[in-house]
Amino acid sequence: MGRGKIEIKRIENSSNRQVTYSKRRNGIMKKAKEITVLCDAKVSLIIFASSGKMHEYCSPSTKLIDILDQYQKTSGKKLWDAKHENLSNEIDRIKKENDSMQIELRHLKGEDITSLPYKELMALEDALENGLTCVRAKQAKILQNQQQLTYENVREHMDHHGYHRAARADFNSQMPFAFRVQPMQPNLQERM
Amino acid sequence: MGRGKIEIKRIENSSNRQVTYSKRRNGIMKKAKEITVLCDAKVSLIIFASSGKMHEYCSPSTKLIDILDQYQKTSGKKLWDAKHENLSNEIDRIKKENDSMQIELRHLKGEDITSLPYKELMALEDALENGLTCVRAKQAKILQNQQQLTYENVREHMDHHGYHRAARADFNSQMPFAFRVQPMQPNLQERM
DNA sequence: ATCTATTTATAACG
DNA sequence: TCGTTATAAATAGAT
Repeated sequence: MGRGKIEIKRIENSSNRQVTYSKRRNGIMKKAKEITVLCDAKVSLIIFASSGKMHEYCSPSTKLIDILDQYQKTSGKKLWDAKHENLSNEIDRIKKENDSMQIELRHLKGEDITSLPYKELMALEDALENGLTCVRAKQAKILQNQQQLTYENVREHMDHHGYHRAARADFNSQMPFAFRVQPMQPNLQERM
Repeated sequence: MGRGKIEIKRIENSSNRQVTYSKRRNGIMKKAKEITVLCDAKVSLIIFASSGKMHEYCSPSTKLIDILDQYQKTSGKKLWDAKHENLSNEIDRIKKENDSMQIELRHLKGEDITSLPYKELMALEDALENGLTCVRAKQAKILQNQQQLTYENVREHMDHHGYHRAARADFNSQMPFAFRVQPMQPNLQERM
């Protein structure tokens, strides 16, 4: 119904497709309204363009939810029950994932290992040793960096009689006391 | 579009109304299919005749439930009740729990620790050391128990010329080779 | 967006 | 419900 007949297949030209979409969308909406009025039917029409934009028609003095309710009753197809089931299944799936992680965590912490076979204890030991190695390497790196920073601060103080209180305080607040680098002269701060 | 023009208002003649309903219903269904194909739109169309009879169209390779899901997301209107929302919330909650466990696991394995503050590295180290201690204690206990069992087996053999093959095989299959307790006389088994 | 030639849908009728 | 057909309505392509 136009200047030329068209085949019913995807319109490849995106701009034509867009134009046709909006024309036909209006057309189908109008038809939906008309059948509602002429034949007092109840209609729900939901259209999504490929862009994701939505248009909707629902016959007046009716709620979509009512139509869907009636849909479930009439067709016997479950809508929210199915949805409900899907959600429940997902919860089950995630909970299982959760449990196995929980167990793995416990094992790594040395809990609940009474019934583990020797082989798995060995694997655990390897994992723990590996983790420990990584963590200690990282600790060493931080200490080394901060030592260097502190020496630079001290040297700077010696040279210019300046002192970077703030940077030093930040560092020490993260450090266990035993590792704190003390000023070379104990009462330096008071004397400034 | 017919022999005569009609007003868009309820058709009072019930038989005419019925005929028009069925013709227009077919028409609108056809239109729905066409816009689906031509413009790759997603369409859900549900029609109830005043008689209660239902007809439905849903674009192929799509489920009504998916369209309704998208409807909810796009329009912000809620179609299902608090029950589902609760389930969704639970999923979110569990997923978060999941994520934090995942992170903890990674950390214990020495992964993703680059940005951790020193304090947390210390805590990690403690946890790993503790785990290691537990695991090694358990390993030692197993070894010790099995050593004892094997000695008992050997002694039993010495005493009664009996040999508990099954128990010993079970134990060795779990053990790394280096830890296996060899029979005191190398060719004991062959000689039995 | 608007126009219009043409196709398509359908009202009325059998 | 089905087929026919005159006519209204929708719309493809162009502007």
